[in-house]
Amino acid sequence: MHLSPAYKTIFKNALEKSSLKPTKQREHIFSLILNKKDHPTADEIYTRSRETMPSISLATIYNCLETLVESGLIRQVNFERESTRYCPNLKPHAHFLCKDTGTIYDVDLPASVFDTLKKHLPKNFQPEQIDINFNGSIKKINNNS
Amino acid sequence: MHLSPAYKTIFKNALEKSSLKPTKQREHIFSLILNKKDHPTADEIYTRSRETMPSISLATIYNCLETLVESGLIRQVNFERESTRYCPNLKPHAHFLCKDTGTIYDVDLPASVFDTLKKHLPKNFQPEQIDINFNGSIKKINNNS
DNA sequence: AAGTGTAATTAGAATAATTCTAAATTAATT
DNA sequence: AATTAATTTAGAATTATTCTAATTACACTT
Ligand SMILES: [Mn+2]
Ligand SMILES: [Mn+2]
Ligand SMILES: [Zn+2]
Ligand SMILES: [Zn+2]
Repeated sequence: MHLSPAYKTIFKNALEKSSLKPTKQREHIFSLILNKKDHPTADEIYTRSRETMPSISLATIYNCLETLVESGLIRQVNFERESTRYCPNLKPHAHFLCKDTGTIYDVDLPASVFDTLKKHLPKNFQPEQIDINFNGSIKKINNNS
Repeated sequence: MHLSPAYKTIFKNALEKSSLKPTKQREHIFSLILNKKDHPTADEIYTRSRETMPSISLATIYNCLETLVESGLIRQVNFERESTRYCPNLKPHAHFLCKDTGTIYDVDLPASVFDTLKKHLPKNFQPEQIDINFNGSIKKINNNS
């Protein structure tokens, strides 16, 4: 579980831009999220982290996740009041929660969709973030010819 | 604090469609949310409710809000991990949270925007709900001539 | 190398929104 | 009136997250 040289540079630069240190724990958590591209909760990340870094604490998980979000390396995803989930996909995209399985899917969206949305805001509203969350079910595809 | 005859009918019909009873408490909470068109939390609704119905309990607030949401009379609004807020506006719209004041604004959107969003989903994804949340600041309009 | 200062990590306690439980109340039905 | 089912209620329980205070790690100076 470790970062490619390319991501290591991205990681260090993002943190140093905010004068934060690229610590072992921060890198460990970042690499875990990057390498398994789902949308884990803090607690899932805690469990996965301890497999290879048994001494890490839950408080550190929360601290590091906050740091990674603030540095722009990962995104938070919230559905209703469920635990916050974390997402390494930095391209513009929406999220779809399947209410049958609980799985969250990335839905890629062209930048134009976000631009259109912004056009509907009053001129003095200045959005910093736009979250688009779908909620529904996924129909099984019929595979019989 | 009470419902117009038109809304009283809507209220009764929506509940009876799910074989739920149009109780005093449910009507009280619904009218509070309808008459002050902001986005109150359960706790704010609790405080407002007790002004005219001092014996209502917080558990009832939560129970009634859940019932009203399930009946389609109000919507839930969630930003990050903040307390859930409730919205009486049933037209298609998005929400904008001003991070300076904490105020949530309704942003009306034409149905076409939601249709466009749906077009970007894989064909077997069947959305039941779409939440669009903006997060940012609101620039003061310069009123000097 | 030892000492200093600051940031990060850690364990565990605290918080707070929400949900749960079980009893009491209400309202409809026989 | 008695029976039943739904709703309300008070208070306890839950749980994700935040907070606190102590420890550790590490860069920089002496
Ligand atoms: Mn994402
Ligand atoms: Mn709304
Ligand atoms: Zn994602
Ligand atoms: Zn609204």
